[in-house]
Amino acid sequence: MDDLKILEEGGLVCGSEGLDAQACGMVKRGRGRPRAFDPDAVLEKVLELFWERGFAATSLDDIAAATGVSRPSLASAFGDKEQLYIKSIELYRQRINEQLDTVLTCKGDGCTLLSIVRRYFDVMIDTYTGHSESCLGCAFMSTAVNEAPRHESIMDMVQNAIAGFDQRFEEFFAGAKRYGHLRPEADPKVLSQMMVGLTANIGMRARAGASREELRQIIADTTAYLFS
Amino acid sequence: MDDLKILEEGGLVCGSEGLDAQACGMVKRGRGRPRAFDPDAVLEKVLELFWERGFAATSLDDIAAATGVSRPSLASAFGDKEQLYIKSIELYRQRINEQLDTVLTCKGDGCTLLSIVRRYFDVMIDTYTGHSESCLGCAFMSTAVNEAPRHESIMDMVQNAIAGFDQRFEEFFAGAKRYGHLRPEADPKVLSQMMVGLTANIGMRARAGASREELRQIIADTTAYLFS
DNA sequence: ATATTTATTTGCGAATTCGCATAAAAATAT
DNA sequence: ATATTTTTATGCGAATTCGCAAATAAATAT
Repeated sequence: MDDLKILEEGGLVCGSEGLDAQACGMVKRGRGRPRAFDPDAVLEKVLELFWERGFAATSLDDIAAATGVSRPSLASAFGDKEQLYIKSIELYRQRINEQLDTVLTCKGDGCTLLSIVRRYFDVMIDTYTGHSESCLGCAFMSTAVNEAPRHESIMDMVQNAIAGFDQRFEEFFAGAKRYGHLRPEADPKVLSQMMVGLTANIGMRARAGASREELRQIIADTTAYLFS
Repeated sequence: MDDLKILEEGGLVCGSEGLDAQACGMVKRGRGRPRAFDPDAVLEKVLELFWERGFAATSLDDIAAATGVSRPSLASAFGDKEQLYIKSIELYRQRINEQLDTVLTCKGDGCTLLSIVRRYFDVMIDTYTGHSESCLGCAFMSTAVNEAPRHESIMDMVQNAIAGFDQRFEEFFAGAKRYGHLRPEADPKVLSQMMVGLTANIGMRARAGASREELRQIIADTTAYLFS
């Protein structure tokens, strides 16, 4: 009684925002009463809450209040609290991955290794300092990693995500090395660890209230040292 | 009705472990009934719990059960949950600072910059992978930083601690530079950020289940790259 | 001995928190 | 129109969680 919403999962969901069924075209709606909310929009809001307050400190009542969706509806759409958390963090992960793809790809030839790396950190700093009132930092490092040891499913997700980031960075530097943008003695694995380290550093500091400028300064100095 | 236990705070507390008042020598005990527990030992256990589970996911009942001290006694000795948390984390901070002092001080002349840095990371890796069942990581990064945005007192403590660590590393590298152990173009501030970054990196990975060996490998590679 | 002081024990009370169960509502199928 | 299906709304119940207050216990001071 849980995995029968295949048609909507893929995308192209009819939100409740003015669009009625007809306008949505191809979407063959199933039998019963239609959702009164857009799952993606709700998940967005859920991520926001978990990101700000962490997993344990965010109650389903908080979420229900903030989204306007009742607890039972949340449960039937997303499962229990842990599953809801994981789905919202997967959204975060997915977004970061997309940004990584965009940013670590050299299009045009004005881009040096240093400029690409800095573009990456610009994006991360924006993400970490966000538009929220409170200090955000990294939703992974600050909330998911914290909970991982006590929740197997979160642990799996976190390990998976870390491995994914490692791989992405390693591929990036391996590519850079192939094209001669890197000193031959430089090891992609090592540089990848440096990137993760710097990212973790600013993520932590952002959640501890550091300003954009402070973070940018740290990144300017450290990346200059590492990549020029 | 809170700060009247000056005599005990300094140290030299008569625990409940067999030692009776007489054996304790100089400790002039105040008027009322003596404590049945050793506050330092309790705080140690409290730190362990908060470290493993995080602030929000650890209840005072958990703590009372694990320490054998009732909730009201905990409250009268340490204040409310937030104060208790801060006191336990201050214990953690203090311990790390002591280890930092020990490890970043060059005694004897067999020590290169690289060897000192590696000794530091050996200690941190031991701390982060601990002797506990669960994956620990860094109590600061993983639990305190997570809670900081929603608790002013925790935020203050975290900012203070970060500033302290920064300063210590900077002084260390400034000293190393003065004595010619560092290339003249190397900036103590930058190297300090690198250290914090690497520390954050292994702290995160440790809580996500990375093994000692994995962490040691990362540190071996990255410190070789940075400091040799 | 008695009073005073401080800690501990016990237990209440109010608020949260979460899963679940039941009834009402809104769509489609026949 | 009626039945079927799915979602929503409402609310209960059990367990947690935390602060607090009253009664008891163990020490010292006089």
